Amino acid sequence: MTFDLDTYRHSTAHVLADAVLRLFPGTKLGIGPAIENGFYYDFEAEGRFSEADFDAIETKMREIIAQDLPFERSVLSREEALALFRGLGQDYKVQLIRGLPEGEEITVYRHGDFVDLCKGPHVGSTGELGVFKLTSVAGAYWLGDEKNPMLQRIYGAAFRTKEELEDHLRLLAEAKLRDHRLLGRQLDLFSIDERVGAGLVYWHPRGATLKRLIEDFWIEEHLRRGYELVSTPHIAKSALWVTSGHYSYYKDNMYILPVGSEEYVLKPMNCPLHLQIYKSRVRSYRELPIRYAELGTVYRRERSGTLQGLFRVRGYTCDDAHIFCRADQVEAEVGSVVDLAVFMVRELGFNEFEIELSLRDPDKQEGYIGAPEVWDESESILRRVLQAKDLMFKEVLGEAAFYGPKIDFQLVDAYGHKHQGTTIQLDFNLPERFDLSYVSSSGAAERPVMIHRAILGSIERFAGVFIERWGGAFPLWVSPVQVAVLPITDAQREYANGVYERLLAHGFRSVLDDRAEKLGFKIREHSKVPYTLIVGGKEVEASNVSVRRRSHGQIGTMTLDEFVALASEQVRNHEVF
RNA sequence: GCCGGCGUAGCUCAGAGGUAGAGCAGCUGAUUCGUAAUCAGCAGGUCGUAGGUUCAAAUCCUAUCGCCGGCUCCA
Repeated sequence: MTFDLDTYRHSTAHVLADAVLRLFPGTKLGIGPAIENGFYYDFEAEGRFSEADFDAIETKMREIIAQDLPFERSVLSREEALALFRGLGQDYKVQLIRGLPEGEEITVYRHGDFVDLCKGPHVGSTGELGVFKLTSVAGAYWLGDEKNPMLQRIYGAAFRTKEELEDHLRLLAEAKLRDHRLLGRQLDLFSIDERVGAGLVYWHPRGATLKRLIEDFWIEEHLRRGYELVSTPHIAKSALWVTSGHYSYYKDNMYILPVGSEEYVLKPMNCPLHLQIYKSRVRSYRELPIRYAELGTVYRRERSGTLQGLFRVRGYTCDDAHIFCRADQVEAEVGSVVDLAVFMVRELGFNEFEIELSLRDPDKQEGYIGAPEVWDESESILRRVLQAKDLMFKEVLGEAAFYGPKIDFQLVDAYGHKHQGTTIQLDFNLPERFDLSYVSSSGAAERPVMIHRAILGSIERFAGVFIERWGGAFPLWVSPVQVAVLPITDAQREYANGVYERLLAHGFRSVLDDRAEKLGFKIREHSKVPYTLIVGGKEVEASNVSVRRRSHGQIGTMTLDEFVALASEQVRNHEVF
């Protein structure tokens, strides 16, 4: 069925291209595929398209649809195809044809006067189309390469029915309300201010609490699984980065600090510093695996156009660990990292995530460090681990780092965009560069295997996805504010304050809202807080509290001790509601 | 970094050559209220920044910084 919908979307893209050509003759066509929720088409035109043109383009598209023009497929020889598109002045299509492998069948699809190089398939005729809406224009490099010219891409949404299209548009509008940038301000979690530096996050008390809670959970789980916490400086002399190799290929992204006649670097990653600890003395095979973990803050000078809320920043906390082990330990180590990742990510509310196994590009062996046999073995170890755990995963060729293959987990934000969380990378490069060794049972020096891994990726990025996942209504155990105490009138202030102080003493993150506002108003203001305890005359009289649970409303009155017992149990169990 | 759009009060936005406006938030006062918005008043802006055009610029031009959507890159 998705095949049909993709066909429908792709055909709509053809109609878009036709409409643009009719309105703006001389426009050159790039490519126009179906994508999730719709389609796009890339153009090179004299003028600039803007959303102001959408009305005219959509109207033209509807005309073409009303004409009910049949889609006709024909097979052309390479020469015929080249002649056809050269004649039409469609240079990009000519380029595409040249790039097609010899012997591949070349097909074009026509409807009316419009013709496009296309594998197809398409719907029968334009009359079958109609439920679509142009959504945005954006620049996009020809063939996705930034060395190529930038084309103008028009995006559209298309669905089988009007209702589905409207649902989609409504979902997008609702996603805006879950946007972590908006919630970050509304809930007073964090801020980013250009005046003190774009991409640098200021965590406000509640956001810092959220971050700390995630980090506490992280530390607890790591200690439980045999990791050791280390702590390393934020800066190190350039020499370290020359050794690691980052200085030559990553320099543009590093903050470099001249200090007197020397040069320091603000660390863009933690690995070389962890290596430094490993190298501080001779290591025995008996010590391995060594697992150094650190919530290390790193700084990277990201290109300006790439910054995005908490998702892409210039300073962030990497929930890093480096595992040094023997070759025969790799499989077990990777296995435990995957277990840890699955556990933590699920516990934090992500039951759905996509796993990618990134392998080398078999056609470009020379771009990679390490012997092909080692790569083969490593890639199959990673694959085996995922298979053994019955996890669904996708293999992507050419996505491996030059220094080793990796496993990545993708989390999804409010808009359906994917963000990398967990990454587990084998590294054949740094152990060589730093000449790492351990003494084997026979007394010989052996090279250890190094595994880089981050479970949440970056605490900042993860917090962003996390905020959107919960829409700001966090589970009790990670909620920056767990309980709000609301006296109904000033007469209950003292009692309410007592309740508040006892909650704090029990370790509950609480607030007391004793403003002279109406109860309904205060309830509304604390609507994202898991529990609100309401105290009026009746509660003071009975020495209890009226408990309101988020999204459940009033759940009854009870003594504070009973509430504390109830909520403590839920915190312990990481209960979600 | 590239393409397009946008920067006006803390926030959301109006104002489109003639000298700055609303709602919410804030502050003050009144209200003392029973489960998702009480009322009134006050205060708040070198219109992102720097140049330029003009008698006059938030408004036009240039540059720059930032934000938003994409592309590329990426934790």
